[in-house]
Amino acid sequence: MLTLKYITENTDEVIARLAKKHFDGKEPIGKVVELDSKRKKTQAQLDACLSEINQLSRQVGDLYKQGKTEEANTLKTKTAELKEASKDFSASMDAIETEITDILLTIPNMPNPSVPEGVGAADNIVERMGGVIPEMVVDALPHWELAKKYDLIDFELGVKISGAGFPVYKGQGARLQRALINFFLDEAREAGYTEIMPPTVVNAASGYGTGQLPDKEGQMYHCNLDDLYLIPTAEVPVTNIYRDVILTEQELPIKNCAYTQCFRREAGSYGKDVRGLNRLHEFSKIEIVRIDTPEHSYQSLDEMIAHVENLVNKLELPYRILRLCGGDMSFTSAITFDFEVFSSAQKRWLEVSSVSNFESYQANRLKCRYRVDKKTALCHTLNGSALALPRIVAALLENNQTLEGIRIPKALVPYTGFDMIK
RNA sequence: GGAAAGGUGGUAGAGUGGUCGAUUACAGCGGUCUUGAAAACCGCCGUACCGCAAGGUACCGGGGGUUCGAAUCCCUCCCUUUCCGCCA
Repeated sequence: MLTLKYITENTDEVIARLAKKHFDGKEPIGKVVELDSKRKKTQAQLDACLSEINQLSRQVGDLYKQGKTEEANTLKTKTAELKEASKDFSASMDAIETEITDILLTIPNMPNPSVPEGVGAADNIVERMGGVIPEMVVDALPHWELAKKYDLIDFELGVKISGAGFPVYKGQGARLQRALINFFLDEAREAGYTEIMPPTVVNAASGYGTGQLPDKEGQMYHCNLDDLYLIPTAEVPVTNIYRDVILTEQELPIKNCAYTQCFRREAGSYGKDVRGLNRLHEFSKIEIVRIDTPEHSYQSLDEMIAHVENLVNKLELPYRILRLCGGDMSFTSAITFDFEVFSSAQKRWLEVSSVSNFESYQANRLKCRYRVDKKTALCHTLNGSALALPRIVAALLENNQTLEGIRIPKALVPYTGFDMIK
């Protein structure tokens, strides 16, 4: 969430910038500013009250020590009404603070000035494109047909074991998964990321820390008995490492990567877009996460984009990078770049990565800070997929199909141990 | 699942009703000394809110209670550790 201080000190600017996200901030922000001044007044009264009680208590103690019991008893009665008053003040203080937090949670992050105007996917800007869209053989098959033809992925078997959206990878299909995971992790390590293997089940506090809760509660699988959530992305456990942590400037930027299975309920999204590997309930993803200073975070973002671009290049996939417009960005993001690869048989662009800078929005919830001089300041947090497997696999299968089989890109062959799927 | 112990500042670890936001040690930072380093010695060394400032307030796992006054007593919830059982 945005910080109270920034909102009260830059009220008009905040409202203006939020407009790009099509969020009308006038009312909630006006309310927050009003509540904040109320909060300050109330605290002053509360503090004065408590201060007096503390003083009286000290006097009572002294009097007892001196054996002046009667005087002490008289003083005691004085504190009774002060205590009543302090209870009232502290109750309204709690109420005000709760109200402020509740409103703050409904206010999205402000887009960076370089985010384009727009309402939806059609308004995103293509930053650049790369790779070559291949000539397709006649009767090119979509990946779900190829998966069946070469016995790589069994969707029906997944339905039997778990349900729709939980495919079973087999033989060369399974080995391709493992190869991609290792390839992505090795690339990340070479780029200076520390590999993390986090839990894939997290508590509610972690869900709140990165912002999945309370907003997207319905999108996560929840284990009722233990009140734990299956992670929708490694971002959750890996970023929460730094919840309630004060870092030193020398430790920044922190660069972590992690491979995990990701679990998403995807409630309400059915139809042709979910065919095959296009949208799953469980999938593999390698995530890169960075924690940085505000001064350096945009350079970090550029490096992350370059890292992902390098990956799709090495996989020889045709891709494009989109600068998301204000209307298409997530609630918590300040700026987002999506990577899409072209899946030549489906003739569709598939999103395979989303790289975002959250600036201090997420860090404020996490209370992830670093020390500057003698004070503390909020860090910037960033993350990006590098990469999510299913749609990469979809594009690899479709784009590289030949009459002899499916060709494996050179960079991947050392990992798969085969250069053709037959 | 059964039993026990315990949750205090970066870490270790004191503190059982009254200048305790908290002894001390280690780590860290600054300095003296040294050609440099080590050692020794001196100083600093939690977070947040309110306030122009002086200063005030809160926080010793969370919440509630007793009391003039609570890290310290009571209730409750959560968590961790150890032992036993089960098990990859």
